[in-house]
Amino acid sequence: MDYRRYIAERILIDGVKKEEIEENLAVPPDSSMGDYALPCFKFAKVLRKSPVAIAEELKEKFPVGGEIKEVSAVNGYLNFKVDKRSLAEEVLNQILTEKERYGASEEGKGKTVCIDYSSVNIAKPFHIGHLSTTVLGGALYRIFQFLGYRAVGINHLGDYGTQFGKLICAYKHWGNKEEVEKGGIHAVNDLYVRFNNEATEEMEKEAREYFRLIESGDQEANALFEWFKELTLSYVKKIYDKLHISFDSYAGERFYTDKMQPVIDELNEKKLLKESEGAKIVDLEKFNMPPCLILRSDGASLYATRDLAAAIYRKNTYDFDKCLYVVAYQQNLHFKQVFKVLELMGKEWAKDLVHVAYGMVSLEDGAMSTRKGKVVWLEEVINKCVEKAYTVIDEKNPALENKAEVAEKVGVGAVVFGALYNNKIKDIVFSYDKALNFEGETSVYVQYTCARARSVLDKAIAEGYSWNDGIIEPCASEAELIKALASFPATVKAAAENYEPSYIARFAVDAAQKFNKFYIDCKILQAGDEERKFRLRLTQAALIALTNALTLLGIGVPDKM
RNA sequence: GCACCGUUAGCUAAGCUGGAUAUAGCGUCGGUCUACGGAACCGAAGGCCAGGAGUUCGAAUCUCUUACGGUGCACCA
Repeated sequence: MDYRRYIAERILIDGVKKEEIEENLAVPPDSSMGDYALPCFKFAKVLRKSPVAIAEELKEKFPVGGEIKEVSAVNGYLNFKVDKRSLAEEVLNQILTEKERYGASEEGKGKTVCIDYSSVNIAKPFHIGHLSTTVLGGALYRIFQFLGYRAVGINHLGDYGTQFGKLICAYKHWGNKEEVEKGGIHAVNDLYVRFNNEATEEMEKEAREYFRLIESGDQEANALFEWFKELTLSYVKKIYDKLHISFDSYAGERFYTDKMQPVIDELNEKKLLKESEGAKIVDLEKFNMPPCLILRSDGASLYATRDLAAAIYRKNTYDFDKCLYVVAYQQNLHFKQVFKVLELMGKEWAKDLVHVAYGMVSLEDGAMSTRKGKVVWLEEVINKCVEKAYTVIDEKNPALENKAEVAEKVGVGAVVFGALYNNKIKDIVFSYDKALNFEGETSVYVQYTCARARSVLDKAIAEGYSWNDGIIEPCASEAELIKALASFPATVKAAAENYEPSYIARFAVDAAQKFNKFYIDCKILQAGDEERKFRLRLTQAALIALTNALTLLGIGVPDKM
């Protein structure tokens, strides 16, 4: 039921369109005032009457009955109360019919969205700073799929650059096979860190040579590189599995090695390439931006060159309707430049490229620094959260059967949720205190709420109850819960439009709070027949909506915890 | 210096296209209490929405400006 339209269609104001009335319908701050409100101040000028009088008049004319049960005029506002009973019936039917598809839609049918996220660097372990892009991208991937889009997840590997020459050089000097095999990616990273701290000028020179060797296809250099890549990918895939993250493509920077020349040629043809200080650039001064560097003075390509090639490749390969780059805001300028260059190249689809920028993660004592060893590994955070979850379960529910499995869902959920609960643009200061807090506005709270709901439903089944129908006039806490649940489809849509999974996280907490209120206020199993059936339906609907929300975020929902 | 972003309760944050008394969680204080799961619920204290100006009937929300903080600004990615 579209109440706004319903109301707008039944209000007549001279010289004001229905659409305008519909747009102006707001939600009162307190639901005891009403479910919808029309502020009448705007119409005062046209009608040459006071808002109070207008509201009063409109109230008299409004046909009460049907979907709107009550209309009142208060201080220039026209307040509407909807028929809660029919709203309840409608919402419950919808949720219980659509189940795990509740909130989904077909609006993206036939459309493709590419999502570039996580984009790990070869030879570097995951630290807490990589969490946002991974988990944001993963959530957006699911959200777009849920809305009917074809989603293409791309892990744009950081596998190109002189750093790999350095790495190979460090390995040749200080490393050996056994150590790396034993220590895995951390051992590789240690070599890289050591290089940065101890390398002599001679070694720096050597490193550049090794990089050149990789590029020219030297067998030994490439074998080493591939080995490091393998190590990295098998390491990150374990973490991706835990976080419920997957990709359709691992085409990283190296993949574009042979795809950059055509771009450079095209830039030349279109007379966009200029020589400046020995380098080749695209001048963006007209657009109030520094130039976009395409080729270094030694002829080597740059980050931007590869991103241009990648964008074109993606358009050709996937024919996307939208291509998202889930990358921290440090790279705002870089993407602005790349998008502008594509636009100048005449790619009309440049408008479909979106930099989904998010804030940085720092530690309580300042920025992270791999070199100083001031870094928090993601794996460690996940492990600690899972351990903590296990301890709490042991304490609160020692008889639980699959403790480890549940602890995994709870612990990982807390990590994911922590990264998705706030607006993505905000910087985050990581602290274990916060990460390990399982109370209040957390995924654990939502999961707990789900377990509670499920427990009631299980008991109802055990008692032999069924609840295919049953409707009563909802009380306040029931009505609040229903309204919250009803907002889920719009929430999913808004989350996609704004690239903000946090909307869904906020929905989950809000709906869980309303469920808990309902749960405390209303007896479910001990209620009368009709009430019980209604409340069981409501409980099941809440469980469905909450489960769908957490699932979209990549968070598991244990049956018991 | 220029550009972009941020600034809301002690702390961490919501607040979508301007609307009625600014909303939560954590923390603090005080309750519920023996249950359909207390990882819960209720209440209290706590705010010149960074400062100023403007637009408007109406501004946390839009515009300008100042301050503070963050990020970026030529051959790293």
